[in-house]
Amino acid sequence: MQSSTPAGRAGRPRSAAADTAILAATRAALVDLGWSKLALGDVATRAGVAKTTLYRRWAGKNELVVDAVAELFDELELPDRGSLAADIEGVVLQFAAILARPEARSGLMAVVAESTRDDALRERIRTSIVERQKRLVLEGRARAQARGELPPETDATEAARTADLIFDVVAGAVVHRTLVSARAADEEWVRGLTQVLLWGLAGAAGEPGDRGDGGDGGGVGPGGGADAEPAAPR
Amino acid sequence: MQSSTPAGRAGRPRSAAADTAILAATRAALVDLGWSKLALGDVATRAGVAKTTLYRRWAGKNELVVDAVAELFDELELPDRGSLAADIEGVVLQFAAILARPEARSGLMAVVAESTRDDALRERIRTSIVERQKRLVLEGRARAQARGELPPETDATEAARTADLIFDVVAGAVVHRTLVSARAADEEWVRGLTQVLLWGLAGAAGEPGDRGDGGDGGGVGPGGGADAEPAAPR
Amino acid sequence: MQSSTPAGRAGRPRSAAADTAILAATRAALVDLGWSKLALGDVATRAGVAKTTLYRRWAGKNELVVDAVAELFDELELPDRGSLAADIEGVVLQFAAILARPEARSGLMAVVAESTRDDALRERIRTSIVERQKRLVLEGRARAQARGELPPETDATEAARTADLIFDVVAGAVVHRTLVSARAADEEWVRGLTQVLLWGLAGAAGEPGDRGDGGDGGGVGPGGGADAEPAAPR
Amino acid sequence: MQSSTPAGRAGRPRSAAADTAILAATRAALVDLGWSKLALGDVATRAGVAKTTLYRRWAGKNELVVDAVAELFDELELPDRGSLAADIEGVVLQFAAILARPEARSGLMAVVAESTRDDALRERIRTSIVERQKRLVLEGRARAQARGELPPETDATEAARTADLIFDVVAGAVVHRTLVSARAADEEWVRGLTQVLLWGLAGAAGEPGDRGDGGDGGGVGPGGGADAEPAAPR
DNA sequence: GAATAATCGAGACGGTACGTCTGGTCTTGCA
DNA sequence: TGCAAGACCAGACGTACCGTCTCGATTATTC
Repeated sequence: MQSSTPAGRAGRPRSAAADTAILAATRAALVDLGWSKLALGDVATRAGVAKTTLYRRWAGKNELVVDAVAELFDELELPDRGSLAADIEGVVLQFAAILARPEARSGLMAVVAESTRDDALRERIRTSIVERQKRLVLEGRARAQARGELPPETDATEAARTADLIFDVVAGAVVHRTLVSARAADEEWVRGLTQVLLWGLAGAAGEPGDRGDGGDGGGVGPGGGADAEPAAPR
Repeated sequence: MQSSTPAGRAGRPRSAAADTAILAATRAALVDLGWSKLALGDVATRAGVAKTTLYRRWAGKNELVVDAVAELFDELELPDRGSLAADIEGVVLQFAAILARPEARSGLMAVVAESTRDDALRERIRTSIVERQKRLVLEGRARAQARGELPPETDATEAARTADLIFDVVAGAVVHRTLVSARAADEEWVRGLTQVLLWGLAGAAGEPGDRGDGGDGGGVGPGGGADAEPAAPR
Repeated sequence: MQSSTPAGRAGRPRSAAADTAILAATRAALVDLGWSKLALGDVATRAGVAKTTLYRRWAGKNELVVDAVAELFDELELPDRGSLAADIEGVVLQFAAILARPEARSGLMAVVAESTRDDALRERIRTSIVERQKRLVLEGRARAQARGELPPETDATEAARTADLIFDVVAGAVVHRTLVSARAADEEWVRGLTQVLLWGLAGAAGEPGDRGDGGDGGGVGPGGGADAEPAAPR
Repeated sequence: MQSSTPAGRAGRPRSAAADTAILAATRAALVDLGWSKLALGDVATRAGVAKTTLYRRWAGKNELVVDAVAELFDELELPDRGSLAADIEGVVLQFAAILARPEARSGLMAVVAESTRDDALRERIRTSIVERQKRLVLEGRARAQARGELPPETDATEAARTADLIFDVVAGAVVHRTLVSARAADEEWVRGLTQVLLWGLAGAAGEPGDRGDGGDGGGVGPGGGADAEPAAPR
C-alpha cells in the first residue's frame, strides 16, 4: 500500500494504477452486466490488465465486488443541517441515492447473499461497509447531544445496542424500499421514516424494556397506558 | 388452473408431482450449495427429473428459486396473541425464524439482487412474496382496530402508505439484522424493534408532516417540544 | 378404410399413406439437412405424422434412411442400347445421376458407415439396395450373351464371382469419383471406366488365375510388352 | 511449422502431446463406439484433456475424425516387389488391411458422407487423404516405367487423368468390397482386381478414346472377338 | 552494471455448468 | 387398436467462465 515498500523488497512492485483501474472496471461491468453475469476475465480486459494480475490481488469475484462497492459508500457525508431530524433525512437521502445507482444495486445484495454462506466474506462486508459507515450514526448522535437534542449516554452497552438498531432499521428500510418494493426513497418517504424513527426511539427510551404486556390490552402504543406517555424525551 | 383444462387438451399432461419434487429439491440444493453454486442439472437429478422437464416449467434459476423460496413464507401466520404489540412480535419472530433457515437466506437475497436488473423478476418477487405477505400487516391492523387499539382508517391512501412503510421497516430491519449484521433477531431485539415501531407510528400519526424543524433545537423527538407530545395514540 | 389388411384384424389399420409421406419427408429432410442433422421428430412433423407412428414402423434413423434411399435406386433401368458397352455406359450414367442428388449423397454413405457396426443394418442395405440392383449386371450380361458379345457361362461360381467384381468396381468407382474425388462422372469419364472394365474383364478371363509372376520380370501385366498390345478390339 | 515461432509468441504454448493423445483417443473411441456414437467429451476424457482443449484445435467431430483417420493411411508403403502387378497387389492388400480395422471403417465413410454437405470438409479429406495417398499411384507408375513395363508419359494431362481413374477404381472397388459387399478383400479377389485393372488400362491405352461404337455392333469391347484375345501377358 | 526477483501481458490448460437439442418412450383423449 | 399431441428421461452438444499454469518481457532492488 505504501510507496516506500518497506517489507517486500526485491522484485518489481505492483502497479498502483492497476488497483484503481480494476475497481473502476468492476463497477462499470456491474452497470453493464450485473453481478451474476460479471466475468472476471471481462473485468481484466476492461481494466487493461491480465487475469493473473487480478487474481494476484483478490481471491475472487466476491471480494472484488465488496471492495468495488465499498468505495461508493465512502462518499456519504453528514453535513450539519441544524437538527437531528434534518441530519438523518440528509444522510438517508444520500444513502438512497447511492442505492439508486446500478453498480450498487447489483453488487451489494449479491455479496450479501453470498455472505450467508461465507463467514470471511461477511466479515469483509462488515468491516468494509457496515462498521465503516456506522460512523454516521455515531457522528449524528454526538452532534445531537452537543445540540442538546439528545441526553448524553449513560450506559455504553445500551448506546451500542441502540446504534445497531438504528442502523438496521434505517439501512434495512431503505434497501427494502428501493430494491424490494422498488419504489423511490423520495423526500416524503424519508420524512415518514425519520418521524417513525425519532418518535420510536424517544418513546422506547422512556420505557426501558418493561413489557408487562397482556394485562393492559386496551391501550395502544408501546406501553399501553394512555397517560403514561413517555415524558418527552429529554 | 382448472382440472378440466378445456383448451390445452392434447398430449400427455404435465406431472403434478414433478413440480413439488423440483421445488423441494431446489430448497435442498440451496441448503447444501447456496444460490451461486446451485446447478439446475443437479436440482433435476435430486428431483428425479430430467433437465428438460425443469426448463419446460421455469425459465431459469431465478424464477425457480423465487417460487421455491416463496413457499417458505406461506408458513407465516398471525395468531391472536391479545395485543398489537404481541401480534407484531410474534410474526416478526416467525419471519426471523424463516430467515434463519439457510434455504431462505441463500435464495432470497440473491433473487433480490438479480431483480435489480430484471423487471419481470422483480414483479414476480413482488407478486409471489411481498404483496402476498403484506396480508399480515393488513390482518394485524384490522385486528387491532377491532380491539380498539387503533382508530379506524379515514384515508385509504394514507393507510396504504403506512402499511407499506411498516412492511419496509419491519422486513428491512429483520433482513439487515440477520443477514448483514449477522446477529440473531432474538426476542429482546424484536421487542426493541416493536417498541420503536409502535411509538414511532403513534407519534408520527399525531404529527402529520409538520416539520417546522430548526426552530426548536432543544427538544428531541420529532416535534422537539417536550409538552407538545402527541396525545397518546388512540 | 382398409385397403387389404390381411393379417392384423382388430383395431384401426395402419395408414398406408403415412408410409409414403414419411419416406418422402425423410428424403426432403436429407436434402435440407443431411444425415447427421436429420431429426426424426422433424421428419414426423414434415410428414404430418406423430413421432410414435414413425417409431412404430421403423426401428430408428438408419432403417428409415435405408428405405428412403433404396427407393431411389429402383428408378434404374437397362434399356437396350445396342451393345454391351453402350448398355454399361447408360446404366452407369443413370447411377451417377442418382448419386448427384443430395438425398442420395447424404444418406447412402452415412448408412454404409453406420452399417460397419451393425450387421442387421448391413444386411438390410444388401437386401434393399445392393442385391436388388445387381439385377442390372445379370440382365446386361444375359443380353450381351444373347447378342453374342459374351460367351455363355460355363461355371456358375465363376460367373457369380465375376458379377460381384463388376459390381464392386463399377459402384465403387462411381461413388469414389462423385463423392470423394468430387468430380462429375460425366460421359467422358464413364467411357474411360467402361473401356477399362471391358478390356480388363476380357483380358482377365483369358488368364484364369495363372499368376506365375516373378519368372518373367520384364513383361508384366497387360501393358508389359509395348508391342504385345492386345489386338485393339474392332 | 517452426519451433521458433517468431510471430505468435505471447502466452503459454500449446501442448504438443495433447494433439497426439487426442488423435489416438479418437481412434480408440471409433473402435469402441463408431462414428455416430462418438462423443467429443468422451474423446477428451480418454485423452486426459479438457473439452476446451479439443475444441481449440478442431472445429468439430468431422475435422477431428478426418485427421485421426488420415494418419492411418500414412502407413501405406510401396515396397518394390519386382513387377507392377505385384506392387499393385501389395499396396491394395495393405489398403484393404487398413479398411478392415474398425477405426478406419467407422470413420472414413462417415466423414465422406458428411463431406457431401460441407465443401471445406471435402477439401480437407482430399488434401489429407486422397491427394496425399495418390503418391502411391505415381510412385508405382514411375517404377514400372523404370522397369520398362510401362511407356513413359507423353501427355501430362492424360497421365493425370489416368492416375485419377486408377485411384477411383482401386479405392472405390476396395471400399465397396469391404464395406458394402462386406466380404474380405483377400489375395484372390485382389488378384482379380489387379488383372482387370492392368488389362483394362493396357487395352484402353491402345484405344485412345475412339469409341465409334454402334458401327461394329457385334464385337464390342475386349470380349468381342473370341479369338482376338490379347496376347496373354507373360 | 550485473544479478536477482517479483510483476506484467498473453493465452493455453483442466474443469464445470450452461441452456438446447435429439433420441426413444410413455400417457393422454379422440376416432 | 391406431393415431396426433406432447410430456417424459437420458445424455451429447458447443460455449462460457473459472482459477491455475506457463511463457517471454519488464522493472525494480540488491550486490
